[in-house]
Amino acid sequence: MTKPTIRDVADLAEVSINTVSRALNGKPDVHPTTRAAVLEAARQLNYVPNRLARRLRTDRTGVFGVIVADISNPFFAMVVKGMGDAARDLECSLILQDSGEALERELEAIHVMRSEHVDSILITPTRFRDGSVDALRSTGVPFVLVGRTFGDAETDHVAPDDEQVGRLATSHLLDRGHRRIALINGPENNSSAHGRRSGYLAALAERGATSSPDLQRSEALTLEDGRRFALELLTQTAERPTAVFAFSDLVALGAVQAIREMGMTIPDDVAIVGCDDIPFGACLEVPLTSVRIPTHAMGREAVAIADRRLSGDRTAAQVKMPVELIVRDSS
Amino acid sequence: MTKPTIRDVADLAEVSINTVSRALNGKPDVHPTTRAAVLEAARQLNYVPNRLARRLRTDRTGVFGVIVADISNPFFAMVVKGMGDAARDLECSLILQDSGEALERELEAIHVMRSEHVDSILITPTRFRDGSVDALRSTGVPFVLVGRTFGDAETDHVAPDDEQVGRLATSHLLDRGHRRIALINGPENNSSAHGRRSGYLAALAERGATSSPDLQRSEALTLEDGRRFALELLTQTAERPTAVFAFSDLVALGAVQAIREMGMTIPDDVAIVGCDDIPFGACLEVPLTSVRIPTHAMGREAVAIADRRLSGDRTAAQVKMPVELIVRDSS
DNA sequence: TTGTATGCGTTATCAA
DNA sequence: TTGATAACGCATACAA
Repeated sequence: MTKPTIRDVADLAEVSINTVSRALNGKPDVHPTTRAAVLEAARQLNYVPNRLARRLRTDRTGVFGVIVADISNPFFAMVVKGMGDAARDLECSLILQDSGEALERELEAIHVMRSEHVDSILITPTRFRDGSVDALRSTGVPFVLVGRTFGDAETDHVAPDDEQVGRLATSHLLDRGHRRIALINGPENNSSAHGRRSGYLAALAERGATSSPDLQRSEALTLEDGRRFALELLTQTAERPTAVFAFSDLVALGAVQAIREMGMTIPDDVAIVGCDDIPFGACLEVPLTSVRIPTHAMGREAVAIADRRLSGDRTAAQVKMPVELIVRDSS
Repeated sequence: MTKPTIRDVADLAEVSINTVSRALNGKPDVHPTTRAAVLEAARQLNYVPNRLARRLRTDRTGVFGVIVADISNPFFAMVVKGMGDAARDLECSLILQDSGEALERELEAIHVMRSEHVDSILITPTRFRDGSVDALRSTGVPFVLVGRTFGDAETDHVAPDDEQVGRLATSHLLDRGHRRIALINGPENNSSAHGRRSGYLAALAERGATSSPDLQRSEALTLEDGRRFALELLTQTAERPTAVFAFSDLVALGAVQAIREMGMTIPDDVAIVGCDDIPFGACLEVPLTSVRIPTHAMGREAVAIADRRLSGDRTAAQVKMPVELIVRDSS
């Protein structure tokens, strides 16, 4: 019971394989009667075209290579979900690789994608600079950065409007009367961290407020990082911050733990704003104010950019996804 | 600057393509000198073998087709992460499809996997019975159920020890002195829900306690479901439950919200035990007691089962993953 | 409108 | 130990 090929269909329909191919792919110049006969034969045999063979012949493989920093992070998982939905609309497949935020694995993954002859690579690069740029370029495969950028004007990317993320969170805290607003930021080697700090500083400056190194931390990624930095910030002998803007909701959750451990209350003693708006943030005893990023739409957009590029569009696509402040009780 | 093929390597090394293939694939009967020359030529050209072409020739494609109910659910995301890690060890790729818990999309995904000629399908089926069984069987592609089973003795699967999940949670609550223990269970058409109810009932029976329809709800999947059912259970005029065992931590979070809304405290008024042990459960104001399921290992095991089957093992593999009660403050 | 023949880049068979 | 050559299943240029 070996799988039927195009030849089996041709034999049954008593036409050539060429005709079968043309009929099944909806090409013109096929007599309606013939087409019907082919379709019927294909149905009878339960024929499913072999995508592998098709790929070897055509230039487009119909596969997007997705390299994600950590699929167990709900943020990236939702991005991948968006990609999957968009890919399905295009009748394309997704090959997934998880780099675990490790450059070495990211490079391996790029190598695999090249070997897979994917049409395009969609990647959340682990490094801002000195990372996988060269490796990506040298593959010759078009690629789209997702959620993160390289900070240049050439590379296709789709990312949150990170400057606006920083502005929204900071302005909101200023509106609430806070003046000493701490920033627990992400890694320096992360474009989102850059953008958000810019927005944070800009918002402060516009309102005549200031920051200082005492009020800033970076390299925070995990819940534990958030907890540790928050403890540092809140036990400072100098003027303590009255509000914290965290790089992600995960980091914010760590800060919440720290605040609780110190016996302080939210938002009265310390207000807090996170980022990403993960569903769990709303379940906290003090529901978390957060900046929502349209992750699913961002995934879709990444595929759309890749598809446009594959359709011959030569202009660089750099898309900023709009973000939205969701005010809850923590601020 | 077209991509170099095996022929380019052969030309440069001044050998035949056959020799290149044998040298690169580590086959025997290749002179060390020749092999070195081939390797050097491949390196110089930055040659990367075309997996598509290889697939057309060989019986194994080196691709696992993963069909997951919802990648944005951290539970499944971690399973996929485990699969990815195991696949990488085997130098295999993963094609990912998200069924969104919809049978129709699951069937489409199966069709695609067949067209992709994946070596094996790893699937978290949306239905226990009357689902995609027939479609899966008729593909002729070996498959492994992950996290869920069909309840038969033939189909390969790896799933949590759900009976034990129910037992652990329920025994623990009995130990804490509870007698009226409610169950907010998952969908009837879900094997985990079946197993967990069995364990729940068995544990109660062994200790001379009982349940009743008033104490049980099913079909809960989301946080909102958990909240709704918990409100129902806790506003019952008859004897109110003093403890709740929830199908997942997500459902448990909803129950926590409901309990809070009713002005009750955890665990004094109502104790609660969830399942899955998602990281966020530990961040709640009252950290959540939960039954931990080794999701990452389960993903790895799924790939291992598939790989064994592909290596010719003919015996059905039905693996129960061990589970573990993590006691925190909510019980 | 349809059929024949070629090639995509590999692996594998067989002969040298 | 190596080389020539035939598949794998499909799409397509070209011939009919």
